[in-house]
Amino acid sequence: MKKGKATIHDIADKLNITASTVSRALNDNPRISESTKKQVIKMAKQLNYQPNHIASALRSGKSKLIGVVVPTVNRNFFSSIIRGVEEIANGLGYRVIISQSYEDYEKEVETIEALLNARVDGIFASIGKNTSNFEHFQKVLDKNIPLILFDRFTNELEVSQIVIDDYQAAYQVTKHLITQGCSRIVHFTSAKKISIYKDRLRGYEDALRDHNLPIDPLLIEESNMQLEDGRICTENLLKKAVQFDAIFSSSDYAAMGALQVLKEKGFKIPQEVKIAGFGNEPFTSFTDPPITTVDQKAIPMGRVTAETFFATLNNEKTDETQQKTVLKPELIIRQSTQNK
Amino acid sequence: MKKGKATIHDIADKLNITASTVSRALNDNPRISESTKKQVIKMAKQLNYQPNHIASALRSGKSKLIGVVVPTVNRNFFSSIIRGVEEIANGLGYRVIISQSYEDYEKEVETIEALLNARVDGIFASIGKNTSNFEHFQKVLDKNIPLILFDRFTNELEVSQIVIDDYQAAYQVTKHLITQGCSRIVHFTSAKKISIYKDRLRGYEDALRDHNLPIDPLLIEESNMQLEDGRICTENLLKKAVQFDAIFSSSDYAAMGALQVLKEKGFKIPQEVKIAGFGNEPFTSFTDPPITTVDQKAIPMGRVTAETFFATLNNEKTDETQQKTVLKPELIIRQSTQNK
DNA sequence: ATAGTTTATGCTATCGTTTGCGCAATATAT
DNA sequence: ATATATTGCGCAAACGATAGCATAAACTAT
Repeated sequence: MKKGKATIHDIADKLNITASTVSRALNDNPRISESTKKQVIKMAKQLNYQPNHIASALRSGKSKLIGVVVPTVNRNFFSSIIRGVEEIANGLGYRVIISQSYEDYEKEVETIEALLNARVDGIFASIGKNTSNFEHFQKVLDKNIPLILFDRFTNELEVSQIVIDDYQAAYQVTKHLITQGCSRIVHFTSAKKISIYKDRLRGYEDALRDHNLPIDPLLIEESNMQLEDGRICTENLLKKAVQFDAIFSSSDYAAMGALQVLKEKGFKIPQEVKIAGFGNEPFTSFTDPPITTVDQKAIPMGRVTAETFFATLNNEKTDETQQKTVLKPELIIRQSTQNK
Repeated sequence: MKKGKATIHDIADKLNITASTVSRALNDNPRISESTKKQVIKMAKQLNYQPNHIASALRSGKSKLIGVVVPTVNRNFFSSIIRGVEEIANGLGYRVIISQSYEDYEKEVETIEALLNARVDGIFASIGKNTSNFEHFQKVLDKNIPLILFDRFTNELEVSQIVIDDYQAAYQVTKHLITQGCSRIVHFTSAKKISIYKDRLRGYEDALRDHNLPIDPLLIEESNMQLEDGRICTENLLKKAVQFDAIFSSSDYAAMGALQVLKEKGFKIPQEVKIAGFGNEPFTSFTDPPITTVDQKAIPMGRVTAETFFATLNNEKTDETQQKTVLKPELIIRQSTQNK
């Protein structure tokens, strides 16, 4: 009758039972007989009943909503993480609310606030580059709602984290370059104190050390790691006539910038200079030559993040167990670093 | 006291007023005095009050949630649309729930159902490739919740649509190639009856016709338009010894496949064969040579979709006005089609 | 000064589910 | 046969916010 407005009460009335029974039947409560369940389900269909998650959420205190905070959704790494989260969450009846912080502290705070208002059951976040105050995240924890950090994290919060082994990945890339005969390896890093970049720098340095190669400050370039930054850094190196036979960039974009500049200047890649990036951005396989890089396992990272959440949901006891999951990144060797 | 559990009642009690007044004060209702509003706001802060959107949604019937359905979130075009939607929606206090259909009809149906359960105030969707039955979307309309289609649409539903002018874009690309001296232009299209591909094909054909060039069926290749398909189609052309001096692919990926094969076979691009794609995927600017393509205005498309939604929200009267917005795509000319 | 407005707030029902407690009826144990 | 469990369901109170209607006080108009 009334446009798709059937409630459990309507079902109850038709069947001469109460709403409680209908509710329990619909939730497959063992205290309801099979025959009643059958009838309820049948009548629900007949009346075109649509469960109201909002009402359910209010009463039960569980919204079945998960908030995911990323700097931006239109970057492959983050959208792939979201995909991973969705794969797990949707299967368990949870929906995902996306929020972008745009690397902006204010926005990040607002976004967390909005998610809290929406009464999400959990928040997964990757911290913005400019965030150094974590009160908004602490607030989430104070309200006892699970917070899980992925990729970009901080040790100032007692939460579970899902990251990849940046150190190991950088070590491997550097070692690979050394194996290919390089000894003057440039490293592009970020000025920020973000741990992922620090870890990669350490991996780079340790690999050099372990292979008895000097760590030359002249070979380490700091920037924002965008494509243009990669170009500028490379030009600087050339201008300063720094000798180098490889570039290991902590970002695929900066690696691309380097590749462009070097090709423009007539350098043969990989014969004269080898180039490796980080992130396995989709474009790296389409460049000429394709760029060696590190896959950050975005989809698995999203999956694991969600799985970690659901695991703690069940083990209510151990909700204090903050655990750190370190995923193994994958070195993807392409032509930009291979001797023919 | 009780962990972040303050409600408007708690605020009301402390101030010796009623919850209604608090609710109105918080919503800036003009019937509440400024002094009371001030007190309420102050007390809300003091008690660390957190609005409960769920309760509000139940009572008011407005969840302030928007459901966005895309085939997959980890493709630049779609994630950029989501970004555009978010930009507008968040500013107006709405949150966005993402759902992926994975180009799977069943998933698409499920996803719509879940969004309906979540009581979203509106649904924005791009139809899956394999969807030919639209009952699930019709159900949304029957429940009187606004549905807006973007990019991939159907005329079987009476809804507002946001698309780009695929015909015009294809016409321009083809004309550009002709201007560059090409006369044997290959077109890669999709076998599906999806309108965007049909429109692009029409644009291609009309441009040829308008320039007195023949439409040669041998030059039209149908496939799924992935990179591998582009490779195969190109190899087919070469195998069949079809003469051509340009390829206009309805997909950047297939264009990339063509570029790879042609380069491998020793063709000079753009001197011997010019290549143009469609979509402005990020990688197209990084290939060698960079590929001419069409920007589909993803972010604006997302913004307009959201704006269309909010516009109809306000003009309750005209909620029957289904409107079709056609965005103007942008031809991005790069080296792959330019004579030196 | 009396009636009519306006202003600021209170009362109370309601949105649709869930859930603890209670109770009858049937089943099981002694 | 009596006491105890178990099964199946109803009652009614939430969950937290909103909104229509009512009302008291203060103000304006005649």
